[in-house]
Amino acid sequence: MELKVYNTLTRKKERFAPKNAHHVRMYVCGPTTYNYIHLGNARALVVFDTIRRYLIFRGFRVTYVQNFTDIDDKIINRAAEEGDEPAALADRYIREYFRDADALRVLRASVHPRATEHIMEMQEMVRVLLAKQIAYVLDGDVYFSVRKFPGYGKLSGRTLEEMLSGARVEVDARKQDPLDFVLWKTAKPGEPSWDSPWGPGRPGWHLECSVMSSKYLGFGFDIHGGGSDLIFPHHENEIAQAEACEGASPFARYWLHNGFVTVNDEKMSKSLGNFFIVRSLLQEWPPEVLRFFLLSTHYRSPLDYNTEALGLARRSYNRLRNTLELIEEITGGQEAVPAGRLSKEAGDFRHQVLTRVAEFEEAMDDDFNTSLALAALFNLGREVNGFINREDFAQTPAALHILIHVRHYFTSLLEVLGLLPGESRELAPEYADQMRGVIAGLEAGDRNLLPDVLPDEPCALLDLLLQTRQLARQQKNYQLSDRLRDELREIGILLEDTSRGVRWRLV
RNA sequence: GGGCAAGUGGCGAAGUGGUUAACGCAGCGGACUGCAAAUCCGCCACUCGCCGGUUCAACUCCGGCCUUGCCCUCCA
Repeated sequence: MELKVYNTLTRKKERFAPKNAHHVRMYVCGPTTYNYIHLGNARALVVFDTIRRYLIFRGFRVTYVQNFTDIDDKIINRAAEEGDEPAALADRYIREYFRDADALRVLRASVHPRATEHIMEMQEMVRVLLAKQIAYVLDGDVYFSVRKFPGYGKLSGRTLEEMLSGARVEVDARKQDPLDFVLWKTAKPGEPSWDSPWGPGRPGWHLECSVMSSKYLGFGFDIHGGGSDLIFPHHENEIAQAEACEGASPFARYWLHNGFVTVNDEKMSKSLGNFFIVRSLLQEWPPEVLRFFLLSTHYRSPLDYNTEALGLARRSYNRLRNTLELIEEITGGQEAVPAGRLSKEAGDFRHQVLTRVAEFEEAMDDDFNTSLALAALFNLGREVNGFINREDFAQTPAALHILIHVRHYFTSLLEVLGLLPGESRELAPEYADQMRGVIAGLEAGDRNLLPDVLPDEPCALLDLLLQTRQLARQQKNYQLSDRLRDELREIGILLEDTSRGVRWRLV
């Protein structure tokens, strides 16, 4: 089986072959740190994190670089508004970035380089481009001359003429060509600046990615990713600078771009003001649900955000989580159990599972088709549910042996998508108060079934309630048992009676 | 104006030149259950924006049209 990826550069799906057969080097454009990240930023993070996880799953070593743009106009402006130093503001939002990204189970990059830590290297690239006469100086600014780079437009698939005809930019008459872009920008009074041969200033906004990607991954690395709004001009300009400077091509071999999150079918963006901050979404939705939502559509397609869509994602994701909990309930923490003889059913089951695992890989191999991969997971889940819930299911060594293997498969595939639930079997202390409220509301006769002194610990309290309810059921006191179930449900604890006893989960 | 995508059941969303158009949610019927929940089984698009064309055969290829989104300016 071969992995295929859609390359923006060729506008085709191509067989993925990293330069080094076992080692993938990838770079993803990270955020400008002047604000909390929003769901659109999160999509790019989660998509490329998932791609990275899958590459690792497939046996590649992956070096993953993601930058922070920690100096730029927006940071300077925002800092001025808040009366803060630009560097301090950027630092703060980098810390906030990690809180959100960690919560979303986005693995930390191998390197998280910052623009301000690479000023020297950027100046060096400007020097080379000037020496090659591909760039020119204009009143302390340095511009890249797009006419001097023949490949300009190859990523966005447009010629210079096409770009000009639709230009909405007001033209700076001093530039040699309207599309020339800035490499080094003179500082205005009061702005942060670095000394340079062209006067105090700061780097142009495309330079950092050209420089830092090559520095950490080497020129000609494998994957460059980002949102599709970066194709032009950001990535186009990265290519122009890097390739003109190096005098070689390609700068990056595969260009991957994710589609947008829209709101009411309109792009979610900071400038439109219709964005949803990850920090607030996380207060309402578990991170797995947000990830499920982001991965339920192919990464290149648009994804429309609305509350119903997240509700759908939660209900869908719960199905996978239920299966995972079921299988963990049966296998406990047990590791390999001797096989024994396989029944026909067990053999068929194992075969089905392996088929579903193969389907998952096939889906991911086809340009990371996560929606198809999720379908494979749902089918795998159905096999598991069916096997365990068979009337004649018995926890024989053979069955356990298979289920332990299946647990391994199921969890590793969920892990590829970052969808393993966090350890949340802990009950927050608030639940204890709410349960006390439930107990206080009982009829006096029912209340007497419980001890006068109640435990403080929420889990112990819940156990007590479950025992009481079990007793009530044995005595066919369904009025009490149903009441307890309903009231626990009200406070967010869902009870399910199974043949193996009662099971609870948080909703 | 130029460039690029996309239009699939009540909703979300895959997919293919030719047997029954995945998967999930919702809904309906059945099994299980004291009742639920979870789970399982079954049903749920004669049809894939519209009109032409190519083909023995198109939802899938081509052309036109309509609609929507994105890029051409900072934005994941």
